[in-house]
Amino acid sequence: MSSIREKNKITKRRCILDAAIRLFSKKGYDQTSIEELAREAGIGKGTVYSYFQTKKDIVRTFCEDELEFIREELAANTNPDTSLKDQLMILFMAEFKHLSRNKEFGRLYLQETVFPDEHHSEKDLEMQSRYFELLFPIYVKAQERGELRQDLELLHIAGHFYALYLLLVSCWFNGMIPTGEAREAMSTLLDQTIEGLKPAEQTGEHDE
Amino acid sequence: MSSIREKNKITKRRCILDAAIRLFSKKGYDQTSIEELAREAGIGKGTVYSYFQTKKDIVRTFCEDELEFIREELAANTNPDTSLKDQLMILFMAEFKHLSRNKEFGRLYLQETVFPDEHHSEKDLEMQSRYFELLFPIYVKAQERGELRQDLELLHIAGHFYALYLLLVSCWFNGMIPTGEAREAMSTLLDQTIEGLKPAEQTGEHDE
DNA sequence: AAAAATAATTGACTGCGGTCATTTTTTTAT
DNA sequence: ATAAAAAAATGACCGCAGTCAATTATTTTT
Repeated sequence: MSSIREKNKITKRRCILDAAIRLFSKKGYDQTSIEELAREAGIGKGTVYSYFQTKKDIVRTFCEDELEFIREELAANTNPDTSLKDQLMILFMAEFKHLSRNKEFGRLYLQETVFPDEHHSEKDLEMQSRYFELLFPIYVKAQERGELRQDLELLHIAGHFYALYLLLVSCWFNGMIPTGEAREAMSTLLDQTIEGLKPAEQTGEHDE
Repeated sequence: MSSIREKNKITKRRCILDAAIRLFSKKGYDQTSIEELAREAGIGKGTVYSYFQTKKDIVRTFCEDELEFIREELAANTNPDTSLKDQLMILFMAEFKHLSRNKEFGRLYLQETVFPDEHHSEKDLEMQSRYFELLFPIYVKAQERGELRQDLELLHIAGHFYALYLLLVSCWFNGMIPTGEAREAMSTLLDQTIEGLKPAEQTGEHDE
C-alpha cells in the first residue's frame, strides 16, 4: 500500500540505470564516476548505493534485465518446429544484437559471468543452468527430428553451442570479426558443428 | 655494461612478481594493496609503477611469461605424429594446469584477453593470432592423416577447439566442473567435436 | 493532527590505485 | 677522487569507489 515510496523506488532505480546507460555509453565505464552518475540521475551519491551494491552491479542488473526480456520475447516468438540451426541463430543473434548495442556493458557482464570469482560463482552457475535448461526443449525436439544424435547428454549439446557463442563474442571483442560479419560467422560455425568435423569420406551423405 | 643496474632491475622485477604471486594467491587480488605488495617486495610503492604500468599489468605479465614458457616447452615435447586428440589434450591440459595453480591470476588474465576493451584489443588480437598459428601445423597434419575434413579453413578449425577450451574453463570457474574432472570433460568434448554431432544413423560407421 | 517509528537520502570520510616532483643512487666526465 | 649527468626510488598527493552517522521524508500510531 505504500504508494509514494514504492513508486519512487522504481522510478529512481530506472533513473539510475538510464543515467548509467547514457554515461557509460558516452564516456566509458571507468571514465564515469559514481558522483557524476548520481548528479546525472539527480540524486546524492550515497543513494546510488542503496539501489545497487557496487558500480559493477549496475551493469550486472541492467544486463540481467535485458537478458530476461530478450529470452521472454524469444520464448514467445520462436517457432519450435523450424530447424535447430534457425532457432539457435535467432536466439544467438538476438543476444548478440543486445551486446553490440551495449558493448561496454556487455563486456563487463561477460567478464564477470564467464569467469566469475569464488564469491559470484554460485549465482552465475544458477544463471547458466537456467539458461541451459531454457534451451533443452529445443535440443530434445531436434533429437526427435533426427537433427542431433540421441546418445549425447543435453548438457553437452548445450555446451557445444554455448562454446560457439563464447568464441564468436570473443572474436568480436578483439576485432577479429566485425559487427557486420557476425551473423555469417555464427552461421558457418553452427553449420560446421551441426554437420560435424569429420572428413567427408567417412560420412554417409553430403550435399557438397 | 651497466652491471649493477641491469641486475637490480631484473632482480626487482622478479621480487615484485614473486610478492604478487604470494599475496594474490593468499589474500586475493582485490584484497592486496599495492602498498602492501611493495612492502612485501621490500621497495617503495612508486617503484612498483616503474616496473609495471598498472596493478593488472602485473597479472598480465606473469601470465604471458608463463604461457610463453608452457608453449615453448610443449613445442619441444609434442610428438606431431600422435593423434590430433592426444596433442590437443596435452596442450589444453598443460594450460589448464597452469590455470588451476594460479586461479586468481588466470581469471583476471582471461577476463582481459577474452573480452578485451578497445584499448587492449589489438594487442590481444596479436596474441590470439600467434596462438592460433602455433596450432596450425597440428591441424594440417591431422588433415593430411584424414582426421579432419580438408574443406575447412584452419582458422575455423582452431576456433572450434579454442571454443571448447573457453567452455571448459568457464565451467570450471563457476563450479560446474571440479578440477579433478576437467581432464575427462575436455576429453569428452574433444571426442564429440572431432567425431561430430551428427545422428548416429546418418554416419557410415560407429563403434557404439 | 501531532507524535512516534520507520525508511530513504545524503555528503563528509576512508582506503586504495595511480601520478609526480623531489631525493637518492649509479654512471660518466674531468 | 670529484663534479656533473643520468637513472631509479620514493612517498606525499589526487581522484574515485564504497561506507556510515546524521538528516530528511514517509508511514503508522494515538
